Amino acid sequence: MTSESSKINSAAGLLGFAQHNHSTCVSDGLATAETRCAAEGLRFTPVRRKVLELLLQNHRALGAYTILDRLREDGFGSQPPVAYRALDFLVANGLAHKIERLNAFIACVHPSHSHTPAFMICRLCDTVAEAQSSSGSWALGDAARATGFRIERTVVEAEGVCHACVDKADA
Amino acid sequence: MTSESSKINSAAGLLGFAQHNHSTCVSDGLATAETRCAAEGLRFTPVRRKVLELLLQNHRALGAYTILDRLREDGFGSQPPVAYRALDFLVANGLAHKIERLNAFIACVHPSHSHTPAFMICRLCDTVAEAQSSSGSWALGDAARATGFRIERTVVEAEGVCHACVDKADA
DNA sequence: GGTCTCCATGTGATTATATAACATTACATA
DNA sequence: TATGTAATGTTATATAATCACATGGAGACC
Repeated sequence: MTSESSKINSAAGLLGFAQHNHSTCVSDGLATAETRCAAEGLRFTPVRRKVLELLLQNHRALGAYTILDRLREDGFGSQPPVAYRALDFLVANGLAHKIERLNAFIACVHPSHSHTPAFMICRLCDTVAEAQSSSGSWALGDAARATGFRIERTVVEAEGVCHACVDKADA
Repeated sequence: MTSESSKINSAAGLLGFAQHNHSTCVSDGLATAETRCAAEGLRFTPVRRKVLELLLQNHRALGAYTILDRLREDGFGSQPPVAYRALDFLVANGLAHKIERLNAFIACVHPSHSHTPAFMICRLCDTVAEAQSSSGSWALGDAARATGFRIERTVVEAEGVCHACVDKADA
């Protein structure tokens, strides 16, 4: 599946749904993470690196237990906390995001700057694309201001059908 | 806990975080649902009614197993599918919403018209307030348009601290 | 009224997701 | 090298959700 999905991605040239050359996504992502962690005194350990690598390999969300299976194959610990702790680290430091709708995880596509992420999830090909979402721009910002609610974190996820799958959807 | 939380709500007079008289929330909600179901030929059965009643009793999200416990006490079936089927019905027909961040459910506060819901979740008092969110108004709408993504459903949830809990948060 | 069909409910078993608790190891540094 | 702290490993368990199949009940139709 890994080789198949990377083939799809490199053939289609999509970052999420946007055109891009996927061949450097993994190496670039790992390099950026390495730099960030070094700069901030975070320990980018082998498990954490491996998990981020798995997430970067395709623009889909992976469940914790899928990740755990891959870790086991690579000789890491095989119990749930191994995967969850690495994922917690990546999410806490903005290197990955949790897709609440799917109870699954995805690598962040621009981990360099802090941001309020938003996602589009294609229910047919399972691709997840990350978009920038200026928090406060949408209706919830108004409601929050009106009621004095202090927003600390937002979950913005759209589920639907991506451009490439529209034909399938209507067939 | 039911009596305690309803006390809190009626004392504070908050709909979610907005001022309101909570005393009629349950009866009004049930009446509206009854009308809607009759009009659309849906069967508003005892289990479904009971689950909606439980959700209406406070402006918090309830987990499926919490609901299941209450159903058991009331002599309904006590296996997970009993709760999940009723919840599926309510969600499918716009009478309740799932809060993805919490894996929990809440009654819809304006089930009469179709809408794109958005929520504010207070991490201290667990109150969940529903706001209207004009879909397409925020950044994701632009990104979707730009990439040809067809949005079918959205998840918009903000987590933070409500006005009433700000003092606690900073203490 | 009979009976057929569809939908809803009940139940047991299983799968999927996530965390608690505690022992052990690796790392930094005093 | 001693010591504190963070990371990892492992067992067990909690929480969330679904599958599969049997039973029951309301309406449609004759």
